[in-house]
Amino acid sequence: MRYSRQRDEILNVVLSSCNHPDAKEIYNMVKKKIPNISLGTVYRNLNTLVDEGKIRKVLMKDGNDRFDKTLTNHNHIICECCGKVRDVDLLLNGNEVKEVENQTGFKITDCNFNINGICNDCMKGRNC
Amino acid sequence: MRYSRQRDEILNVVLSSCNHPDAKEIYNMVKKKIPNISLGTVYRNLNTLVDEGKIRKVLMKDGNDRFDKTLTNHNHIICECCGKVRDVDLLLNGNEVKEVENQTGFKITDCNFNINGICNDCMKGRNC
DNA sequence: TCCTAAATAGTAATGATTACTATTTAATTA
DNA sequence: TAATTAAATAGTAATCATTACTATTTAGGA
Repeated sequence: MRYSRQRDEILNVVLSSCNHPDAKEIYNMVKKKIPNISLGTVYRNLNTLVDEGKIRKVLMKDGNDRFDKTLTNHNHIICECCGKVRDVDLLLNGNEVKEVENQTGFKITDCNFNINGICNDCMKGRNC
Repeated sequence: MRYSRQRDEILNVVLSSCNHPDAKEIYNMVKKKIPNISLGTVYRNLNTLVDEGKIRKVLMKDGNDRFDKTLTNHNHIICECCGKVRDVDLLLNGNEVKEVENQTGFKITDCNFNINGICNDCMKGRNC
C-alpha cells in the first residue's frame, strides 16, 4: 500500500465528518483541497479504506451508500422523511445469535440493522 | 385498480416461489405464460403488489432486490457465499424499540435486519 | 358496441458504481 | 541525485438494476 495524497485527504474528510457522508459529498469536500481529483479515485479509495478497517460503509436502501468514521460496533436509524442517519447502540446479544444460528443452520458473520423512523425535527414539521 | 393478466401471473409466480426470487427471475417465469411481457411491467407490478401489501420486498446489499410471499413479520439471513436467503423469526422486542426511541428521539416505523452468514451447505463445501 | 382511462410493450434514461487505459508518481535502487 | 518500476490517478466508458416515457392496447362501464 503506497501513500497517496488523495487517499489521505479522503480519509481526513470522513474522519472529520459529523454526519454520514456519501461518495459524492466526500468527493466535493476533497475537491476543495485537490480540485482535479477523480470521482473514481474517491470510490476506489473509500473501498480500500473500508477493507483496511479505517472507516465503515453504511448500506442505504436507496443504494446510495454512506460512510462512517465510527469503528465501534453499532447500527443506524434512518429518517424516512429527511434521510438523516444516526448511530444506535443496539446489537444482537449472544442468545439471539445462538437462536438464529440454531433456527437456520447458518453461521452468523455479521448483522446490521436497518431501522427506519421519523426523526424529532420531522415529527415537529421542521423539515418535510 | 383494474385487472390485468400480467399482474395476476406475476403475483402467482411470487406466491408459488419457494426461494426469494428477484425481478429478473420472476420475469423469466412469467414469460413462460406471457412471452411478450415487458420487464418494466414486471417491475411496476411488483411495486404495486408491495404497495398493496400482497407481497414484500427484501432489500439486498448488492442492490438486486428480492421478493417474498411471506407476510408475517420476519427478517432474513443471507449466505455470503452462495447468496441464499432464508427467513428468520427475529424481531425487535418492545423494550428494544423503546430504548432506541429514547436514545435517538426517532419514532421507529419499521426495522429490518440484514443478517449475513454462511449457510450449512457452503460450510460443508458443497457450493463454493 | 362504444368510450375512456388504466395498463402494457418496447425503448430510452437514470444514477450509483466499477472497469479501462494512458499518464503520473511514490519510493526503491544504482 | 537520477533512473526505474509498479502502484495510483484522471478521465472516460461501461455496467446494471431500476425507473421514465410514449404510442398502443385493453378492461370494464355506459
